[in-house]
Amino acid sequence: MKRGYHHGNLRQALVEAALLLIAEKGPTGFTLSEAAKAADVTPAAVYRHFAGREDLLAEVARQGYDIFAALMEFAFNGGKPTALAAFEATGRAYLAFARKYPGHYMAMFEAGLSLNDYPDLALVAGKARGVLERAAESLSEHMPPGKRPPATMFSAHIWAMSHGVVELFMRGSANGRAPSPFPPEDLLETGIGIYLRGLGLLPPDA
Amino acid sequence: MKRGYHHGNLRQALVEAALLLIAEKGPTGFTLSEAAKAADVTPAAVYRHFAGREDLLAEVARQGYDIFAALMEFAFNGGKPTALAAFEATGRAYLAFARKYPGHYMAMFEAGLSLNDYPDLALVAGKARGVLERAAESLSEHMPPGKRPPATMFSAHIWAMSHGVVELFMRGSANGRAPSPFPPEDLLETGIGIYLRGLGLLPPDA
DNA sequence: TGTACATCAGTGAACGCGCGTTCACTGATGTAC
DNA sequence: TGTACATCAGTGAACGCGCGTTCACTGATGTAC
Repeated sequence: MKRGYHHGNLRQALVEAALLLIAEKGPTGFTLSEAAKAADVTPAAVYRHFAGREDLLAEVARQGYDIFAALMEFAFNGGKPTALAAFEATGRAYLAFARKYPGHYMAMFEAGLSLNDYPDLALVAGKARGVLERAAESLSEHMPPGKRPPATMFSAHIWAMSHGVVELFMRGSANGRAPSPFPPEDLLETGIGIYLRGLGLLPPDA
Repeated sequence: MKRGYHHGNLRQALVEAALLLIAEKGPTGFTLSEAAKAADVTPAAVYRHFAGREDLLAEVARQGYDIFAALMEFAFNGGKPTALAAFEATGRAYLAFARKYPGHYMAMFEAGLSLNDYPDLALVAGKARGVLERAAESLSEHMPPGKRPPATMFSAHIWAMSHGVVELFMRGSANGRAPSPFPPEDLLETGIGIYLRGLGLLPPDA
């Protein structure tokens, strides 16, 4: 692959190089210099496009939240065909995202980026969270009004379980960890199923 | 604090220095040199007690698993007074451990240590997991035998949710993240409650 | 179409830094007699 | 109790390395006339 003095689209090339590196060694293992080398460019060239190492990392996370929000939105599909089916599809999409976009996922949730320092990141992260909460909200309308938990709590539970499954049972087997006794996808599906039954959204013994 | 040429208990002093550093900057931010300095000792001195940086990190994790297993065991209390109460106490103990021993927790679950490289670590990690599974097992005996999920799956669900709550909602507010809308302790308690209701272990509308 | 010039993306060398690790050493401690 | 000696925990200097970042520069591109 030949290129002249000018790269053409260095900015995005750097983001993609960073993605591979992050997926491979985690967000803290990723270095600006390696990303530059992977994009076939001097480390100094990076500074034409980003304020520095962390700023590049933040851009990766930002793009991740965009994809994430779009994917969740698509999976939820406005609550069709049923609120329940849509909700379960959203859960599956969460895991699919973590599996398919590990670099993005790690930059988003494991890099420890301060949302205060990156307002646009905070914005798009909030948007992604909003998608999850709207899905929870729409499902919670099917519960008896008296005893439904707040939708934000509901969605926090599901999010926590999803994230836990990713970190402990999906990421785990990739490293030298003990492999999960169950496929992460099954684990999350059954877990969400039991949880929804606890909310009266599924028949007690289906 | 005065000391002579010999430290006395450098090994454990290094572990404790590492704990503070890990809690502060995460497992990857921790450096052998800083730990040595915090213990008031030359970096080279560390090599009298550990094979290197990662070996020190592994010892931190090892001690963490010991404390963790003991704490869980204590909280479960052999399933007294009831299997249910004991199980819920175990859940609370999980979060209490993460809060009280953040350095240990991070070394155990966020350092990405390969269990293949540290057999004794794998051993004690397995022991800790065993405690969780026994707690799940004993509670699952109260379910109708036909439709109870395997105890390992059951415990994986609870573990995932607990870990997710720690990572997303406890750790989060410490950093520049959006603070949790609910206290992590409440979040986990309600989450586990709903889950257990889904298993028929709690009355449908209590 | 051709030329002068502005723009700006990338270069390459240099910086200071802290890292993990090694090595020959030295000083304190403990044991043998 | 006193002395010679072995043990070994910690020192201090040195290493090579890769990091993020800066700076004056240069070469390619695009625009004005």
